[in-house]
Amino acid sequence: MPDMSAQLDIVFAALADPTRRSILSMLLEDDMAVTDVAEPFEMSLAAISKHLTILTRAGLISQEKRGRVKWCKLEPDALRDASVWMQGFGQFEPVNLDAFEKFLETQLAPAASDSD
Amino acid sequence: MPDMSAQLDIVFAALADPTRRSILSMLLEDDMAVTDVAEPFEMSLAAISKHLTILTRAGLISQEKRGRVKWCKLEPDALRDASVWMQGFGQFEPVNLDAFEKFLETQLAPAASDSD
DNA sequence: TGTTTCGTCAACCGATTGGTTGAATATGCG
DNA sequence: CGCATATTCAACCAATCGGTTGACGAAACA
Repeated sequence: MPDMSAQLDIVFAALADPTRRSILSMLLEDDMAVTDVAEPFEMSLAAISKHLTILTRAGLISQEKRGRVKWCKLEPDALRDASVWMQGFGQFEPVNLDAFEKFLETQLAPAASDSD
Repeated sequence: MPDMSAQLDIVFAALADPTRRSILSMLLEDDMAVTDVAEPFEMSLAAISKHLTILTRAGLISQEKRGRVKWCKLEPDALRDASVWMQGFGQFEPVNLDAFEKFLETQLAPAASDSD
């Protein structure tokens, strides 16, 4: 996966819209046809279709056409990448400071045998 | 918090830009003045100032003015909220540390080649 | 004091976004 | 076949985005 940054652009931009996040939530429960995805929203089917295209390009969902119905399926892999990226910032700093303090303690402590 | 959705809008939109993510990476290491944040980028100080405003409104950083210098500090809490939201899609297991570590290696190791 | 440094503001620009509508393209059905 | 259903396409729109430049205020310093 060479250009992670461009992928993160697309994934985060896809997530930065409440309609699209709502669609992802719906797809958590089950795969859905485009028309059924659109049903709860007060906007045109074409608008939902565009949202689904954006989610697909982000890799967050996949779409498979069976007959005249296009089924939408959640694809959590892209989400995992972004989540991992965010965990880096969510945990790095506090963990780091904490670990650093402990490190200093163990370094300065007399006869500190390492445990884990 | 019922209007967490609006906050997620702002946080994800803030993250959906490589310049802003790069700024967050820089602030991982230490707090920085606005001018120093801007220095590696090939764009105007005003542009960076706007990016910092967006990051601040997202709660991802905070800014404190001391003298005529405005210091920028990473605030990982907002990121953690968004990360928690994403784990709501955790049909998959929560972010495993293997992936996290591997990510940090690939992301932070070649930081020296982060020329611009 | 006058000047330099730090950072924002205001106005502007082109590109993108999120939505609309109406027409078009498939596919399934009686 | 003819018609309804499912979905996208194309054109358009207002609003927002990411950037620029120049002017500006506030703090430090000679």
